[in-house]
Amino acid sequence: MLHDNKSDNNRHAHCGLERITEFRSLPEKTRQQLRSICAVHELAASDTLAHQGDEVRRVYFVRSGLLRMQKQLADGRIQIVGLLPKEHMVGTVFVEKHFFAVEAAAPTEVISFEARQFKSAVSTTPELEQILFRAFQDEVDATLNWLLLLSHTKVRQRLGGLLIILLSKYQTSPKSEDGRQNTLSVKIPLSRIDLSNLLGVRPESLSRAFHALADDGLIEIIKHDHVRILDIEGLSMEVGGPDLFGSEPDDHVGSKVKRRW
Amino acid sequence: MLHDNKSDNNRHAHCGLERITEFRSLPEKTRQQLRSICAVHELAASDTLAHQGDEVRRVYFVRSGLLRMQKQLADGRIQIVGLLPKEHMVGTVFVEKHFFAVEAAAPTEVISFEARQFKSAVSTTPELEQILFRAFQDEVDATLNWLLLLSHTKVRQRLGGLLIILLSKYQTSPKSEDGRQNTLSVKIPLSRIDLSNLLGVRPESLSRAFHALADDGLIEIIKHDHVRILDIEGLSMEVGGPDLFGSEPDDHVGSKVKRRW
DNA sequence: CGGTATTTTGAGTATCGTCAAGGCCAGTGG
DNA sequence: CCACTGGCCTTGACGATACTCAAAATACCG
Repeated sequence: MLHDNKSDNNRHAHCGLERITEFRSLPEKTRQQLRSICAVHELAASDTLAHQGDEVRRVYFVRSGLLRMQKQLADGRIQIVGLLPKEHMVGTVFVEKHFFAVEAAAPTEVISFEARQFKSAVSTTPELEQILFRAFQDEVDATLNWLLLLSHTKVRQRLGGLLIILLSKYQTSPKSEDGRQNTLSVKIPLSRIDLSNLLGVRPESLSRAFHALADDGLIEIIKHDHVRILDIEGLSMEVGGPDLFGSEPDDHVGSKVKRRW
Repeated sequence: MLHDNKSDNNRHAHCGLERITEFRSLPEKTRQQLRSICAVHELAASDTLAHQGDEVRRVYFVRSGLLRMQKQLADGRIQIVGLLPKEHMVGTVFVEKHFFAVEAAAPTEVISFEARQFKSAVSTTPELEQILFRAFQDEVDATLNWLLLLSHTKVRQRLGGLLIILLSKYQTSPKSEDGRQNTLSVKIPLSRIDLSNLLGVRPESLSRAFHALADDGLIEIIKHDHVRILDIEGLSMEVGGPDLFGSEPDDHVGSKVKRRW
């Protein structure tokens, strides 16, 4: 359930709008307007922001943490169709119902606007419109990348692809601290269960895939949620080439667009 | 390769703008403007509209036929990530490069606008902006549905899901002509190879899945590209419930939105 | 009526899901 | 500080499913 603890209190209050990068470039007038209609929510891990089938009442932006967008399938399986990290938008203004449930994968802060109010703000502010367009574009890109991930039939490939995606987001020790080795390591912000729901495979298969990659010397398992990438080349080969995910990060016209993953 | 046979001749000419439903509601002034910058292209099956990696120069709208959006993976496999039937938009204005190749899955007519010109038309016409937003929304929805399709690991499920999607688009004899039986039949507009690239499985597995479904009495194979659905209920169960794909077709606020699939 | 491409079938192998059991880790309470 | 407990991750064995390679059947085209 959504913990609305602070929401109504925090309307009209400082809601940290500027912590979403996109909003910083908006004219002060618009920011003022948005501030007056925004609310803040704090979610603990596995809190639900929206149930599937719910009406879309509010538009959310992630200020920190991680949300997962998922669907409960009739056979009991849960499929995660997207992860929403910092700075990303949740809930599309043009759809009436939430197609997917949105839950927190970790403690997460979000700010929100009432859908109708936000929409009217959008239609009167070209800059906001731009933000919305970019959010859509990101949504499409991210989803297509998930799709490519799931298109692989072998677990090793799916996992490899995920690791490569995560590398661009959850990379610890980017080059090295003591300048010794340029090995990369990734902190995995998801439980094995989440991971299996994400990749559409059983946790057991995941475990085996992890260790298979480790046995082949492609990765080293430091902890179950922390792996070192030993052979990024080989890992890329595994998924089918380095070109797989989104080529260059600066694909967009509007330079500073955030890729979702 | 793109057959540009008629394109340059047909600029400034009647380009059948109104055959795209969305455009009909535009004010005459805008339609005039669009007509003045549009071009027509006719593609034969397997012609390429855009290569992956190409710069986005034009924005396309499908007037008839069927396009497939696909990616060549480094392991040689081709993954289809979306099908674009009549009335749909190709190529996003906010991305510089084509992430995916776009090819004709059948003889197809498209109209196009130079990207920059179209973009400026958009920014000066709220109605066009709406169309673009809806196109984005459709894109997201369609992609998420593909994703759910591919999330299934068993071929029967993927195929079942696809048939259900196709049913809503390529349904022949909707209720019956001689009023005898209310069995549904689907014409599959793709070759087995396309189908296998779409579902991410081998053609052999597809063939077996078709016949497995037939043996179980769920479908009847009239021809390799034409099947009769005998048990839509059972088929839905196969994929995991009737709620899988997009619930109601009229999910959107803007009533007459086209779902891609 | 050939000839080619597509689709189907078959047999063997690899991989994944399933079920069950064992190990690891963190938090609790003595 | 240490044993206990419960959740999560891993491992093992087995059956189900899909891929691979090869060949046959069918459809398509001239």
